[in-house]
Amino acid sequence: MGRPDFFARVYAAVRAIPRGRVATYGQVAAMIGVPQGARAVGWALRALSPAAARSVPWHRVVGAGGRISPRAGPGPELQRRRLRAEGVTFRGAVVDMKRHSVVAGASRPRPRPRAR
DNA sequence: GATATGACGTCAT
DNA sequence: CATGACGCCATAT
Repeated sequence: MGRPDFFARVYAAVRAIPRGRVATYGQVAAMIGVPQGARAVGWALRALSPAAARSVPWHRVVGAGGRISPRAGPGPELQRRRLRAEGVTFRGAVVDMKRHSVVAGASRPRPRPRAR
C-alpha cells in the first residue's frame, strides 16, 4: 500500500515538468523507477479524464527525439499549440530537445511569460 | 491466468 | 530518412 499506484506516480512526475520544457515517455518512466515502462506511461496519459487533464501538463510529454505521438482526435495539434504557447521551439515537426528537454542541456530559451 | 491493446523505444532493413 | 519487427510495461477482457 504505501506505494502509490502507477498512474498516480506518472501524473506526479508529469506535474513536475516545468513550463517551457518537455520530457519523453521514457524519461517519465525512468523518473518513477520503471525505465522500461515508456509504453505504460502512454497508457496512463491516455487514461486521463478531461477533468484530470486540467491538473496534468500532459502536453509536455513527447516521444523519443521530441516527436509528437500520433493519436486520435485533436490531441497532437493541441499539444503543439500549447507547447509553442509556452515558448517551446520546434525543428520541423519535432521539439528541439537540445533546448527544451528536462534533462540537462545547454542553451535554454526562457519560457515565454504566461498569456493572460 | 492467457491474450490483446497501446499517447513507447531501439535496432535492423 | 521511412518502415517494420521486437521487447517492455500496465490494463482490459
